[in-house]
Order: sequence, then structure tokens, then C-alpha cells
Amino acid sequence: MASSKDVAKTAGVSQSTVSRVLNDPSKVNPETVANVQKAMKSLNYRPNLIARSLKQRKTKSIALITGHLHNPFFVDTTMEIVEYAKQQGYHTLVYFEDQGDNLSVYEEVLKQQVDGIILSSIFFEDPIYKELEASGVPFVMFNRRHQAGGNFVETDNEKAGILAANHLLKLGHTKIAWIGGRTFASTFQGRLEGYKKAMQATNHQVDPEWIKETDTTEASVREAVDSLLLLDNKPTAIFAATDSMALFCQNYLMKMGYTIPDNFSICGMDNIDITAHAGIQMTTITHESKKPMGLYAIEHLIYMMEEEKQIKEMALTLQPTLIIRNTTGPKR
Amino acid sequence: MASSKDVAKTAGVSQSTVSRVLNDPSKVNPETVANVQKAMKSLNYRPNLIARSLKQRKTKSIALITGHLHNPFFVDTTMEIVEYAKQQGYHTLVYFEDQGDNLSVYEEVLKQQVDGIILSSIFFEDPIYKELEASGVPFVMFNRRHQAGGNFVETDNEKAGILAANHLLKLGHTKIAWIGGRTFASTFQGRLEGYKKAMQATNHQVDPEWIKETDTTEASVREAVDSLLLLDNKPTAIFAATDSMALFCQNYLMKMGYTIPDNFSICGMDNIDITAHAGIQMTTITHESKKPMGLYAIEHLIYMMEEEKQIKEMALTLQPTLIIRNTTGPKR
DNA sequence: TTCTATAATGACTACGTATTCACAATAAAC
DNA sequence: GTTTATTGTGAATACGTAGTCATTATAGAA
Repeated sequence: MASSKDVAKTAGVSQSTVSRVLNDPSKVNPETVANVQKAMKSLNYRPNLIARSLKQRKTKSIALITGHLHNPFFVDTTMEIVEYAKQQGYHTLVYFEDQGDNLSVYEEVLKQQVDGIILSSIFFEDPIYKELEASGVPFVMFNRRHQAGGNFVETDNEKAGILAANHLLKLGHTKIAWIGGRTFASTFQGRLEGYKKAMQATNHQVDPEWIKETDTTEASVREAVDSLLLLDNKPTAIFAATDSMALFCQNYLMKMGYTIPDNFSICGMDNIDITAHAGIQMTTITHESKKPMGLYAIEHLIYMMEEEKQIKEMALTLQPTLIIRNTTGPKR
Repeated sequence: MASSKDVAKTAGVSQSTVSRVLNDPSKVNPETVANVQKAMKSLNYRPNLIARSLKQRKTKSIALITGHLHNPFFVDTTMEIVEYAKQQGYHTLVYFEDQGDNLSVYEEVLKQQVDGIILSSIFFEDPIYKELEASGVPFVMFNRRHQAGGNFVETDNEKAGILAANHLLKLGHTKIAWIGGRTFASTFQGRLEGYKKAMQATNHQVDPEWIKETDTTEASVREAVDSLLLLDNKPTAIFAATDSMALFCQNYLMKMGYTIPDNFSICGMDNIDITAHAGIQMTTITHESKKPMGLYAIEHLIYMMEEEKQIKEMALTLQPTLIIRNTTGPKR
């Protein structure tokens, strides 16, 4: 690999001049610029960004710590973030980490000297928050939030839970199950709380057996459905806290021979693309906003990275709305 | 940020010793090790991987240049690759690039000094191949292949095209449309050739109007479907060259009121998870293999990166098989 | 005792770049 | 003709680390 020194030698100039040609050619004689560029071409020279990063103490890179891509919600946000970052001259290191409190991922990220971090996988009381704050690296959370606040964009999860429950209640369902992930995460916590509040507000009992915390995998969701089917006090409707899980429910119930929504109503959340498919037609909850959620996060992160001085806080809670399709219907 | 020099100072040793503690503690007095580690802890020291990379001329990073994640096929491969790489101590820079011949992405990747590259987005006659070869960085292609061969893993696309066409022919369809992406890519090229061969072998004419090269987006697929519907010689079955496109067709036709497979049979390819969903039940083509395709690619890349000497070639063509579900049926 | 091997450590350098400083040559101002 | 900017350039340095080399102290062999 040719270095700027090699280029300097073949162009008959100093390494400093080569560097200047690269960074601010206006500072060097046009003739010299041409010579240097010719030398670069002939040597097939490519600046070493590692060396540049070391010198500048900026890597022009960010870390994205996201949930598993088998949840299509994270596919969208990942694409949004990676593309926008690239467009702004940053490259993205993608890490998949759903557990939340896994220190090793954060250690790794900080060693990489990234200029900023975006994370979705944080728990409400995650100790990682302190670590990140102490590191001095700007970071933004999306989807999930932390009790400490910080910079984040989320959906009003409690409101979402209320919307879902009220929709099902209005259809005549009173036995409504809730299937979600661990309530360490603010998303599931909020969606559960909202559901409970709506039930309570309309004087409907919530049987604790109806509430299923899973690890969001298909196997785990199926287990939850199985156990619901065994109940005496069997629910007639399900609020699945993500579309990914709602799809698992729908598929599993249909494969067992149940009809949706005649036997069970199902409401999801996230409005991922496939839910609009004619063969799926999932009732779900989305948020109305001009920009996709990932964009809010990355835009603000880049703002923070580039205007270090005036760190403007972002605490954004998007408002959810209900999209009624065909997986929910009146109770029979 | 504390450096190894700072650690050295507070521990009362030289920077060399700190480095040794990090890389091979057996070379230093256990008592000193303890002191140094204490100093590291108290300063919250984290080794700077950028500096290490510069010194070692290895970044322990790879680049993955993949197709758009809205095609779920690439979601699977991306996860496989990123996870395995991480497990082997490499981190992954993910780039989305569908165009193929976009030089700038490759320039960017090479400047990053990655130790290896995995790419799916290469065209059969892509000039980028020469560039990559010249760079000396090991690289592996998956899904698509290049005319020059090199290291790759693919599916036998021609065979896949034959399987799909024969399946539809056997059901009595003779007017079979083909919807795919640009045939610059070996995948689409092969799937089209196979389709044509199967038709020819059974003495069925192929109307050129049945063949639709799209840019694989939903809008483009809908346009293709629209133009098929306007034909006098209207097809009764569609072979969509990826499941992603097959889903677009299925959705669009159903939304227009057509029944699948009564009005149109649809066969996809890739066997992405959602095709098995009870509401979709897409007939598709997969490949049988012990390992997912992405794993072949990353395993071989890591082999190449670590055993520089004996570069074993990998030219792997997986055999496709047909999975019959409910989107294909006898011609009416 | 004297010589040799081993263990433990520090000083120093290089990786490839950006940048500061110094200096020369030229152009502009007086 | 002298002074003052301005332009163009090179030498030298630092970023944080790994590793080479040299040095000292100690233990074992003769």
C-alpha cells in the first residue's frame, strides 16, 4: 500500500505538501497539485483513514446498537440511520444486542473510538447509562428510553396501549390478552401500563394469566399462545406489543385452524410494511410523524457531534395512532 | 481519554510495560501486572483500537457490501455475517449498495483499511473485480457471482429457473411471465435463462412481453404487473425471481381483486421466513445446505484473512429445491 | 569465583497522517 | 529601494500503540 510519503517521493515534494493537496489544495501551487495528483494516480494511492483518525482524534464513525433484525422495525431504522450517516460522511458500526445490560458490547464500541452512539437496546434502569455518560461520547436512544432521560426519541407507549385496548373493548372484547417482551424495556412497560389503564378505566378485570412476557422469539410467542389457549378464562383478543410478535400469533393460530378475527382478534404495533399485505391485513399502531424514527435519532446525534458546544437536548415522544385492518373484529 | 502513557505514569512503570500487560502479561512480574491493572481501572483506561490498528496494520474489521435490507434475504445473510465475524473478533462495516458498479463505495471501503470484504452487489461483468483484486484485500462474493470466478457461494440459478418453470408447466400453465431485476446480475440472468430453457425444452413459445426486468422496488414490480395485465396474450402464471418481488405481485393482484392461485399462480424464490406465514403461503425455491449462505462466505473470508499463505479457492454452487405451497395451482 | 542464561524492565522507534513552525521567494505598498 | 504581505514549501512533531533493542539484576552452571 502506497503512503503519502511514497507519493511525495515520486512527485518530488514533501509529505506535507501531499497532505495539503488532499485537504486544502488551494494552499498549494496548481502545478504542484497536478503533479501530486498524477503521482497519486500512478501509485494507486488511497489515504489511510486509520492514520487520519489517529491524528485527528475523530474517526468519523458511529456505532448503532440495535435490536435483532428479524424484527422488521429495526430493519427500517437501521437503514435510515446507516444511509443518513453515510450521506453525512460517517460510517456505521452495527451491533446487535437485545439483552440491554451487556457491558462487553459497550466496551467494544468505546475502544473503537466512535464519535457517537445510537442505541435502541437499553433498559429503563440500565446501569450502562452512567458508563456512557462518563465516556463523554455523545449518544442518542431511540425506541426505548432510560429513566434518566437524556437524548431520545420514542413513541408514547402508554398511549399506544390505551389505543389498542380501547379499540378491542369497543369491539366487545373484554377478555384481552397482552403478549410482549420483558418489561425492563420502556416500550413493553409502557404498552402494558396503557393496556392496564384502559381496562381499569372501563371497569374490566385483568386476569394476570392474560399477561405474557416473552423473549420476543417465535418459539416463545408460541408458548405464550399455547398457555392462553389452555385457560378456562380464555381471552378473545390479543394485543401483541410488536407487529413481529403479532405476526407470530396470527400465523400460529391460523396454522392451528383458528380464524382471524372470528375466533381471535389480534392487534399489533409498529406498522411494519408486511402488515399491510393483502394476505395479512394486520390491525396495528403506528406513529404519525414527518420523519421516520431513526432519522430523528441520527440527525440529532450528528448535530451533537458537530456542535459540541451547545448541546441541545432532544426528548421526543411521538404520538401513536391506530390503523384498523382485518385482524380485529367484533366479539362473537 | 486516558492513554497507556497515563496508565504508565500512575503505575510508575514505562508505557512498554503497560502494553505488555495488555498483550502478554506472562512477560511481566505478577506484582507489576496487578499495579498496572489497578491504574487502568482507576483511570478508566480503554485501549485505543485505532492506534493499535495503525501499528499492527490490521484493523480486525471487514466490510459487508449488501443489497437493500428491504429484501429479507439480505437481512438473514447480514445477521449471519455480522454475528459470526464478531464472534471471531472482527467488526463489520455494513454498506448498502445495489447498483453494483458504484466505484465510490469500494474506494471508501479500501480507505478504511478493512482486512477483508464480503459483497453481494456485484454484476457479472463488473469492472470492480479488477480493482478489488489489485487492492490485495481478500474478498468473497455471495449470492451473485462474477464472470472471473474468484471466491463465491451462490445458488444454481439456472436450475432454479428450470424448477420454477417446470412446476408451473406441470400445473398446465403455458403462458408464464418472468419478473426479476436487471440481468447484469448473475442471479437474475441465471433465473431467466433457466426459465427460458425449460420453456424451450417443452416446446413452449416465450412471448418477449412476458419478461419484465424491473429495479426490484415495489413501484417497479407493480408497473410490470400492470403491463402484463394489458396484454392480449396474458400470462396465467408468474415466476418472480425473488420472494420480495413475489410478495409485491401477490399483494398487488389481491388488492385488485384477483384470487391467487385461481386467477394467477405465483412462484417466488429465496424461501424467506414470511413466505411460510399462513396468510401468505408462497410457493418458492430454496437451497438445501447445512449452513446458511452468509456463513459460507464469512467463514471462508476469515480463513483467507488468517491463513494468508495458502489461499484455498471457494467456488460453491448450492442446489435449489422447490417448496410447493398455496400460491400455485392448476390452470383454470 | 566467573561465566552464561533468564527474567524484568525502560528507552526508543515506526505505523501514516495533519499541522505547526520556519523560511524562502515573490508581489504589493510606500 | 526598502518594507511588508502573501504564497508556497519543507522539516519536524504528535496522535497511542506494539515491538525491538539494550540494560540491569538474579539464578544457575562451571
